[in-house]
Amino acid sequence: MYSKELLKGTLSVIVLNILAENGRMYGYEIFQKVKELSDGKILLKDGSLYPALQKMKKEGLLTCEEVYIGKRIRKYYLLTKKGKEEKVHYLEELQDFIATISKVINPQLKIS
Amino acid sequence: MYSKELLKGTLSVIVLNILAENGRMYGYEIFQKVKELSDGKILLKDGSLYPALQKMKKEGLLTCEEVYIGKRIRKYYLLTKKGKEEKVHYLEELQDFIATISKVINPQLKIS
DNA sequence: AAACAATACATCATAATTCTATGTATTTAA
DNA sequence: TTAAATACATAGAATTATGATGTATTGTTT
Repeated sequence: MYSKELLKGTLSVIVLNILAENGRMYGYEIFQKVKELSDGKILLKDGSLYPALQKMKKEGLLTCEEVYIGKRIRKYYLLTKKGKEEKVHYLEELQDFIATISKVINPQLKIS
Repeated sequence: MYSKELLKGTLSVIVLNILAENGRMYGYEIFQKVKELSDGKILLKDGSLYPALQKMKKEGLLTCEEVYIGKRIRKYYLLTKKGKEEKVHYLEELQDFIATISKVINPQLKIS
């Protein structure tokens, strides 16, 4: 697993992009999708994911639909308009950051 | 500037790689080099950099040579053997992380 | 039937890291 | 002579994810 700190600042971007790709999803489903796409390398903790979803809902990035599956509740989250807009910003920022840090760390790649 | 959290976990890798490239450097010089290589996008704060250097010294990743320039002190840092080894690990971890998060966030790139 | 794993949510104290603010002091440029 | 740049440092605040813990249902294995 990765140094725990590397993931910091990326949870929101991950959730926004996963939801943008897959439409409405519930927490556990997001956990599984991220696990699958990362080949088991990024395992979101429930102690991180559920509070993050709540926070993003409060910020108006997500809305929530509660559905009962038998006796068990599921909270489906989906992007709001604001969430879709912010997703673009977050993604650009992350990609820019990755490009920049690559330049800082691999200056030998100056040539290409 | 980037969301402050994105940089988390990357400070050590940055310092290790900058020192590996440039040999011995002092704090302010590292700040300038990172600023230059990142086109002003990554501005290490002295409140982050100096404590980080001290911590890495404590961990045995760096050694320090104090030099007086006139009346002003300069603390040159350089990689230890352990620092050189850890640099490789840190770098691999970061590159793996970047590759993984790119996969999670850009699943449309499945094809290539 | 019982036991265990997986599903599905949640909260809270803790840890880890960086930032802001603040401080000191020298050197260089305007 | 005044401001900016150089060069270090510390301490409290902020942010965020983790670990521990809790509840409860559903599916699988023995």
